[in-house]
Amino acid sequence: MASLGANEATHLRLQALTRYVGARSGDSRVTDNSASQVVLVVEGAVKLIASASAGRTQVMGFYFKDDFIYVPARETHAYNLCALKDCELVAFPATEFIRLAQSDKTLNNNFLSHLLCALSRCREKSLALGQKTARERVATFLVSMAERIGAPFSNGALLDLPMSRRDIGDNIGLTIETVSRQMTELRNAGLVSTSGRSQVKILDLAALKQEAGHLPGLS
Amino acid sequence: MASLGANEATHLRLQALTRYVGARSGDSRVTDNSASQVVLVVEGAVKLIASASAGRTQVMGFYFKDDFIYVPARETHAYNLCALKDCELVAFPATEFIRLAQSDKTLNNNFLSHLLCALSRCREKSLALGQKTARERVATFLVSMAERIGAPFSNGALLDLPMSRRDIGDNIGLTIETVSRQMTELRNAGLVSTSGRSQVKILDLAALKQEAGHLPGLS
DNA sequence: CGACGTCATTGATTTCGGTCAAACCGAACG
DNA sequence: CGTTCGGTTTGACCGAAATCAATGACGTCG
Repeated sequence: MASLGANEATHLRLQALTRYVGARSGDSRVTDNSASQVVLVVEGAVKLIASASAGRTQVMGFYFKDDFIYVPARETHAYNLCALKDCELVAFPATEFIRLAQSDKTLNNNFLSHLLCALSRCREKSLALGQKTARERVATFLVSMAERIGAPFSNGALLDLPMSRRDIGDNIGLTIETVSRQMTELRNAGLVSTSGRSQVKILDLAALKQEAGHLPGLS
Repeated sequence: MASLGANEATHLRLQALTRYVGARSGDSRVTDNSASQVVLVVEGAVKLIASASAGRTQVMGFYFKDDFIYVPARETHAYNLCALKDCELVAFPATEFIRLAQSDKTLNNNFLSHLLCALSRCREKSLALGQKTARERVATFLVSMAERIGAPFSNGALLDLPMSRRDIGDNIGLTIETVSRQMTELRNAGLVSTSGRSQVKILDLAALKQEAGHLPGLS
């Protein structure tokens, strides 16, 4: 829990709240959803899914080592965490976590900057889902993953994606077939190469960002 | 600024940071976007828009009296506030606002709960944009507006929408034509009635929620 | 009051991505 | 090493929403 940056006293009180959760790959319903939770990924990778009625699911996001996740209690839609690989997670009831953060500036700041980051990412996703074409969405997804879990490589990145095509599709609002087709097109365009189900090599990150509809310049 | 709930000392320091912004209806670029801003709507209504390349814009959200808005600095996409009617706004540089919030619990809590609310709404929007049909999106939009600015009415609500059909379309990822058609269908189905461009009467909120794809029960 | 301009509605047609279906691949197993 | 099974890719076709094109309504300003 070093990543929480909490001081000694806070650390002890956090431990008292902690629900350690070990999850095996594919586990769903990792956390209680009758109350909002704050979850920290110690090791592994998870997806946060939201369910509309009719069994349709949207993958709200993917989370990796050291990521915070705010998992709200069920309201108009139900949220659940689901492990993409074997995981080590730490969960706190949100209300108590927040109360505790009030007395620890570092913890509070960590939580705040996480929330700002989560909000930014969620807005980027909204923009993608509302305005972007399939091609742009897949490119956007790959750029985002490259920035988060990619290993630098030449003028691109190496990716080992822990999620299935279905997860990707549910994340960017496309079907697995469309994701697959767009990946093929990106491969044909020489922007990426793939090997096996999960290995993706981004050959030209700048061009991929262009394809993703990012504003030119900066970053 | 009573809504900030800040104590006396904080209040004074906030005033020192404050950039009062009066905006006329239709004004764009209300805030500086070279640095992140925290904006409070004192009076009026604004939209937060994000621009992808190629001039496409997504309305990230609508904000009304007493709403907080976190407006990030330009990165992969550019964000801007735009007034829907004559407004009175108060803007703070985000970094200084956050620093100040560290020493005032009430302010910090207000900001925190605002962020959690914004994140929830943004996730709901992602779900809508990623999974829902045009019909469901329009219904979802109306339900959301009813909850935020609707006047209770029978078993429904009365709405006076300050935004255009284009704004609505850009918000829920549809064209104005599709929004219009769906409104017509909802009217034909007896769920709403309209008069003029902006008056909407929701006749059966429960049925509209059903139409919106909300989970049954609760709320 | 009337004419103009903007915004909204309605209709015809196109298109992108979804659906359905078949072939293909790769990892785990005997 | 071959089989099997889930996940992926590819192809043919379909449909919901976008686009294109008029028409219609509202508000506002002379």
